[in-house]
Amino acid sequence: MQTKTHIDDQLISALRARGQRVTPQRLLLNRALRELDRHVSAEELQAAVADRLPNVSAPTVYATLELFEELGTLRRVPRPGADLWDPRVDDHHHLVCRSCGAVEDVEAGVDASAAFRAARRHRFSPDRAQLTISGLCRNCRRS
Amino acid sequence: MQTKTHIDDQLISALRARGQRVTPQRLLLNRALRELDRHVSAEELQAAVADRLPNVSAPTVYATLELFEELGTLRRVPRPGADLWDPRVDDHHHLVCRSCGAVEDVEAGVDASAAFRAARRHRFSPDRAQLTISGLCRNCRRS
DNA sequence: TCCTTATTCTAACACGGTTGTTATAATCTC
DNA sequence: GAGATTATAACAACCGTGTTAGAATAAGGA
Repeated sequence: MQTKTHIDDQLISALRARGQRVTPQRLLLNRALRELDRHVSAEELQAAVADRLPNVSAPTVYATLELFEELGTLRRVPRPGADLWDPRVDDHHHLVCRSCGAVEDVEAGVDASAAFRAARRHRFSPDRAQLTISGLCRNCRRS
Repeated sequence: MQTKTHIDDQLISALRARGQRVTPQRLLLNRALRELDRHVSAEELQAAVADRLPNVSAPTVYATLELFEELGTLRRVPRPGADLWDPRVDDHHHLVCRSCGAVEDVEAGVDASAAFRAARRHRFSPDRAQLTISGLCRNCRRS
């Protein structure tokens, strides 16, 4: 388990390296994401930090999430309705329920190397491959 | 190449089989999707049918797209901003540009069977797997 | 041709996210 | 440290996508 300090330090170095500023909002949002450790919407994240730092604005949350995505510490999971954000950036994939929209992680080796080669043949620069399995989650398949 | 009539007939049988009505809007939207034969937004589709049948409303377009998805003749491609709809339902995957949002098809064999088995272990009923490769398209990588 | 009711249209609305603009505060320079 | 510089934050107003409610229309069956 990483310490809170270590989580801060990682972000601080990444920001310094890009000449960007270290702000309480960025540190706090980063900590909250690691603590929650699950898929969250921008709104949920804003609510999660509201008790520690009131009045963190929606534009700040959105901008910071995109910043973290650029830093490579966060993944956007596009979804009809609202996007989710996934603090796990290691190799894993997603089950998306077509009825309720729930997103669940799934571990499975998927060889995407052929797809990466095909992408490059299209003169596209791939940075990651994400398998999305749609279907019905355990709750929705019953109803 | 399928004839226009054949395209209509397929939809008509699918609708009849479900006890649903055959309407000019449904036939026209279906034809327009096959003619365009590329990823389109709901708005683009509405514009494409506007000359042949004016006043086709947004709710009708959205409802019909979801109907076709249920019929299995169309795929939704979730994307930040607006979803796209893909008239190809055979096995293929997508390149999504993280800068401009463009979506491109890519042919590549991807073995998702391990992921399907993993999904079932989660008591999830998978119906399809979709690989999304994010990165920069040929236009955006230059700038 | 009439009846039933699914489907459509119109209008207003909700949500997710973004864009100015001004105010604040993190960092730099001395 | 103190002051200057400039990125970043907050607020408010806005935009686009998609949805809902309800009345009007028309498809399919008797």
